[in-house]
Amino acid sequence: MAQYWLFKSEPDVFSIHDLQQAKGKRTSWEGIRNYQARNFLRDTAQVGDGVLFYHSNADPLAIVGTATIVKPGYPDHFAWEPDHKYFDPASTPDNPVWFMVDIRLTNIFSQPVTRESLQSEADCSQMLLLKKGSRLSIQPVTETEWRAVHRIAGIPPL
DNA sequence: GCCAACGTTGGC
DNA sequence: GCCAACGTTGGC
Repeated sequence: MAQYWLFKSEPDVFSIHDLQQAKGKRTSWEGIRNYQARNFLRDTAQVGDGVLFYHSNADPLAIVGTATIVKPGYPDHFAWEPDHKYFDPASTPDNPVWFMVDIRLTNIFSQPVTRESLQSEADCSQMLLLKKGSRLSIQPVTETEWRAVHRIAGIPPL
């Protein structure tokens, strides 16, 4: 059964428009350096899972579209490159610490689903995203929340 | 730019 | 194994 996720990204670093312009509208999701998020990517995320693409540290703060997981968890090889910003000497090819997935753009919402609109949506009241101090950049989302976001966006859920 | 909430680090 | 110090995230 498909699961649903929310991925945070700072649009100044990588926006949904960057994803749209990427080859095959597809990208690897490297640089996750939090163990809880790592575990989701390594152990739980499956090909075909839905991803809500959220712009953090942005104006507006919003879910701006959706993507699909097209490659399940595999070692984040950027951690092995000494000159890379995601280098981590604790991770080696023999014993990788960090993992990533690949995603492909599904669609860009014509109307972004703002954080403000999520805050006034009863079905989204439990979203981790809306909890104060929540910094987890890979979050599980319930089917109810997935549907509610699509309802606000005015498009049918996949 | 501020700062609360976290996660990590490292001395003990 | 505790916990203070520190660095980061990210909304406001």
